[in-house]
This record gives sequence, C-alpha cells and structure tokens, in this order.
Amino acid sequence: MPPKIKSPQDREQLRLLILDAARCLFVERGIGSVSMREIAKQIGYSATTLYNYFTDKEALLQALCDADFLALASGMRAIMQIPDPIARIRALCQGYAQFALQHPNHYRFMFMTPKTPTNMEITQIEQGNTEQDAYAQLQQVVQTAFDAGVFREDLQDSELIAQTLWAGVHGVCSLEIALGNEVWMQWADIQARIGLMQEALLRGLLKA
Amino acid sequence: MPPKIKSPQDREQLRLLILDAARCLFVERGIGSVSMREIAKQIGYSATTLYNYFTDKEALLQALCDADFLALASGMRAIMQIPDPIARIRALCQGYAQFALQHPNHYRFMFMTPKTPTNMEITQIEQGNTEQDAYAQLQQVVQTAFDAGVFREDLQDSELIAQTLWAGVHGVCSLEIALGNEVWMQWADIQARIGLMQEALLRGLLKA
DNA sequence: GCATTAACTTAACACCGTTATTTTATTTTG
DNA sequence: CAAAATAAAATAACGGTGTTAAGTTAATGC
Repeated sequence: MPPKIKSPQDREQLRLLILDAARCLFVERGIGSVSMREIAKQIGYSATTLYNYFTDKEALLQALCDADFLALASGMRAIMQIPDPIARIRALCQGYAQFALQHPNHYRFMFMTPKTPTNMEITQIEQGNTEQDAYAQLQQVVQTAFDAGVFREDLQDSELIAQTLWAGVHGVCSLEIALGNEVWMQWADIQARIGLMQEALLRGLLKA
Repeated sequence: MPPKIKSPQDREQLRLLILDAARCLFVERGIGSVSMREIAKQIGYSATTLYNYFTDKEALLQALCDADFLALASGMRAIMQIPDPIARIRALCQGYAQFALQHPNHYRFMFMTPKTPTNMEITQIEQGNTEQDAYAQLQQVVQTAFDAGVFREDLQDSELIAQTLWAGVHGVCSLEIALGNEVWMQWADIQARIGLMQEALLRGLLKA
C-alpha cells in the first residue's frame, strides 16, 4: 500500500498523478484503454481510490481535457492580438485546426461524442468566457468583423456566421480524425483541405 | 427454446429479425443500450445465437447501418437525375444532411467513430460504387461540374473540392448530433446552418 | 426408429464502472 | 508513550459487457 495522503498539497499532487496517468493512456492507446482499473494500476493504487478524487470516470476525463483546452484558449489569446479582424479569423481557424489534429483524442471526447445534457456542467471551463472558451473567441472576432461591415449584406446574423466557420473547420478535422486512416478514401492533403475550407468559406461570406 | 432454423430462407428471416431488434434499440435508446444480450432478450434467443449470424457486435452494427446507407444512396440516385450539375450538388448536400439528422445514430457510427483500419472491410457497401456510396456520387457530380469549368480557375483538384463540400455539410451535421442539445450553445436554426454552409461554400468555390 | 448434424443454450472467462465494507496507516488525545 | 479516533486506501462484491468452449436439444436423412 502506498503511503497515505493527508496534507492538501499531497492530495493535489496525487490528483495530478492520476490525471497524468490517465492522459498517458488516453493519448497513447486511445480512449478505449482508459479504464479506471488501468489508470489505477499504472500509478500503483487501487481503482476505488480514484473515486476519492473524481466523482466518476466522465468527471476524470473532463478534468483531463479541461487543462488542455485552457491551453488551446490560451494560445488563441495570442492570436487575438492580430489587428486585422479577417487575418485574425484566419489565424483562429488555423490554430483551432492544428490543435484538433495534435490532440485527436481530446478533440473526439469534447466535440465528437454526444453527452447527456447535464454532463457539460461538470467542466471547469466557463463557456462564453473569452479567456477560456475558444468558440467565444471566434464569436467575438466575427462580431468585430461584422460590425466593421466586411460580410455580405444578406448575412445579418453574426452567430450564424461564426457557427458556419466553426462547422467548416470542425468538419475537416473531425473527418480526418474519424476516417483519416481509411484506405478506401483517397484523401487530399489535410493542410490543403483546411486551407480550402477556410478560403472558400471566407470568399463566400465576405463582400466581393 | 425457440423452434430451430434449418432452411436457408428461415435463416435469413432470423437474421433480419436480429437486425430489426438491434435497429429498434439502436434508434430508440441510442448506441449505449445496444448490447448483444439485450438484442437477444428482445427476440427470445440467447446471446450466443447472435454469433451464429454475425461474427461480432461490430459486424452486426455494420450490417445494420449498411441497409440504411444503401437507402441513402438509393435516394441520392433520384437526385442524380437533376440535369444542372450545380443544382444537383445543392440537392445532394441537402439530401445528405437530412439523412444525417434523421438517422443520427447511424450517422454517428459511420462517420463520427474512428474504426480500426480493418473494420471497414466488413461492410457490404462497395466504396466508390456510385450505386451504393453516397460520397462517390458527390465526387462524380463534382467531377462533371469541374469538367464543365464552373469552378474557380485556381481550383485544380476535383477530389479536394468534393471533400471540402462533404466536410462542410458533415461539420454542420456532426456538431448538431454531438452538441445540438447543449444548453450553453445558442445554436442558430439547423436548416439555416446547413443552408449557409452550402451557399457560402458554393459562392467561394464557383466562378464569380 | 435411430444416428447424425446443425441450432441453440448454459456456463464461464476476463473485463468494465461503481459502491459497501473492511483494513490500515496516520493523527490526535489521554 | 499508548490508546482511541480518523481519514485513506484496499478488498470484495454487484450487475453489466463482449465473447467462447462445452453441452443440450431438435430437426433431418437413412
């Protein structure tokens, strides 16, 4: 039996140890091999101990992904400094796509897996807070561009515009994650797909 | 014990009975409640009997989805009769999206769930056969439009164009399926999202 | 009617998430 | 310093999963 944890700082350390072990399994062997028992085995504790630190498996996975998504939003904050709104939109889409492709398992868990309605409440990330939520950042910059009058005049809903841009980039990334390795598909280069999606959508949304 | 099956036609009938029971659970209660034991219980057989008809659970689900995807491709064939290639592209995108939203569980299994490379080999659908594969139909009509010179001249890869259109519609549908019920997202109307994705992409891809 | 053969069931294995109970190590108290 | 209290961790168990080996039962061919 491992030495017991009493002090709060040791408790936090074990919490991080659990998350690191889970991340390792999650990233390297996919979501399928992330079982409570296996995480516990990796760090030399019993499975039940994990339940003293996370209410259930989903909360553990959520905590795992939260940290990385805060990192995404943090990287986006640098992009938000770009002065030109349209260049900023381009950079946001690119940054978002690169993140998705570099963290396919996180991405899958967050955006490709239906959750029961309440499950989203356990995340630490404040939705709509531009400091933490990448979509909120996109929405904000689209709103700025919208106010500057760069979009076609028949487009009157900036939320709809932002959601369309998001859906476009998400479509390319999620197809790549789900079906990128299928031999029967002759996929074009992934960067070319991302680039064309971005440019075609912008051409179709911006004033001529 | 149910009466035993000997004749090939009875065998086929039981196969369909299994698939119907599985479809019922799959569509009504989601993929989570589709267990071999539960399917078997529903039709009054033991779980092991299912393994006489399908090699494993994934093969069963694959067979389940194949039938509906053949129906999709079949519906698409009517659309392929539309003379104008661009109107045909629009109708294909619309038909595809409506199918995805009407069969979210099928769609999820087919296009939102990573499969091991070999798993795709168990499908009955001939990929690339325009009679059976909806993507092949899209590719074909995009190629026709490409040959007619309707796309911008900097676009030289019709596969890339088709994949971008697919990814766009897929992005809208898969976000709707995965996150459409989240309370923290103020989604625009789903038909508006599909329509804008389609129109914006076409505007961005077609000659001015 | 009996042997054969195929269909089907039972029992089991090795997992899973989760929880009630029990053990164990530390801390506090007498 | 020893004993009691407490909190942490482990064990055992429940009900579930996909799957398989072995056993049973029903229909078929002779």
